[in-house]
Amino acid sequence: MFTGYQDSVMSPREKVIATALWLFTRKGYFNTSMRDITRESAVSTGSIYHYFKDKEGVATALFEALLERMQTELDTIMQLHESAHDQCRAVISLLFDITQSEPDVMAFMLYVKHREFLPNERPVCSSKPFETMRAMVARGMARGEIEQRDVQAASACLFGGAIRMITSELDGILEKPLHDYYEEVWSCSWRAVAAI
Amino acid sequence: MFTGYQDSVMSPREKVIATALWLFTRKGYFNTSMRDITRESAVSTGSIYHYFKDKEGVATALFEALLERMQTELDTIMQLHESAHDQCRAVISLLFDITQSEPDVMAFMLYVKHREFLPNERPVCSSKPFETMRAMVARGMARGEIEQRDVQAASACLFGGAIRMITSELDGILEKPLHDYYEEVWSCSWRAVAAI
DNA sequence: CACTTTAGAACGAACGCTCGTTCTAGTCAA
DNA sequence: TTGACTAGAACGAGCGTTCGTTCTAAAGTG
Repeated sequence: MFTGYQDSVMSPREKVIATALWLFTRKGYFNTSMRDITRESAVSTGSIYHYFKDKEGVATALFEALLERMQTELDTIMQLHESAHDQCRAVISLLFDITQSEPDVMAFMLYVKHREFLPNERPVCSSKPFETMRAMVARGMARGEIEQRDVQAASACLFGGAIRMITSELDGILEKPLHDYYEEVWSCSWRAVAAI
Repeated sequence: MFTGYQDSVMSPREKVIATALWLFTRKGYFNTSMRDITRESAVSTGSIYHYFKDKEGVATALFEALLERMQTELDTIMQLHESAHDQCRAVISLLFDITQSEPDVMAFMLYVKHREFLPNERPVCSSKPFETMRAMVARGMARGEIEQRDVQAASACLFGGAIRMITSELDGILEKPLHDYYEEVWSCSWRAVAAI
């Protein structure tokens, strides 16, 4: 039973979105009914349809909120670190952090098959945050930190290992806490693309 | 409209499974109705329920068929190649091949969120084929080809880049054919984990 | 051979239920 | 009083599944 997000300071709209995140990641979009959302959020059917066009509208709002939040964090990282090396390292650290402290957020971003219920959204990996990550890699190449290569391929190799570890963690098949693998994964990933 | 698998030599059971693969990857499990499967496979509702317990039973049979097929191919690779290096290289080549020639197969294996409609199946990455891939990595460490590391982390880094490229291809965001990235991805991936 | 019996494959209309959504009535703040 | 918000009963479409029936072909029998 979901209780964590029924904070009285939250607006009905926020309550619905937080509940949707909880339910969608736990049971999946199609196994979650509007009645489930009504019950767990303590917001009535009528109110939900006052704030959102339909069920898909709830999912879209949730998706956009998470993308925007992620983009904000990436922007901060870009300001804080100068080298592409440090930027990319910080990104993986961020992703690991979120996976541990808010697994639902990570699961919804990486793991949920959005196209099945959001036919109008572009796939996650062509969203702004993923583009930003590729831009970091491209900048690393321009600065001579990363070997000249196809940006798409280099990005896949640099972040692919970490993302794989994250989905393993979300599947619950890791023995140790995710952060215990951080240095190991980072050193592998960087070695994969580093110049010379 | 789906016509490719209505081969008259196929048994009704095979027709249903082939149609399910086609529809599930194209529209998703929950957006595919039993009527859709009936129509596209030209097998009647009654017959489908004669061969399969229920809709989930169709999905389970499909999933098991694909896992078994993948395992057979991995076994062949293990016999053909001696070094872990050659084995892993061949695995990535195989995955790229399947992605290009039978994208549905790859999409269903890697991309579809099985747990949403197969609550009794373990996640893909703890299935036998994925275990076999980790065993290859472990063997590479024992032989001194791959640096001593946590096997889980090394496997993620070695195959993560390729898998990321495959999902990019399935999302249709690659400019060139997937195979054009093969050597680049492999050299990055191997560098990530190779001994010294 | 011819006829009957039988097992189970194939069929698809019909059922019951759950879902997303709508609608009307009511509440509350300004 | 008005307009934004809340409430939850009611609706109709569409779903997975069932079930009574028909079809097919092999086995049994004389």
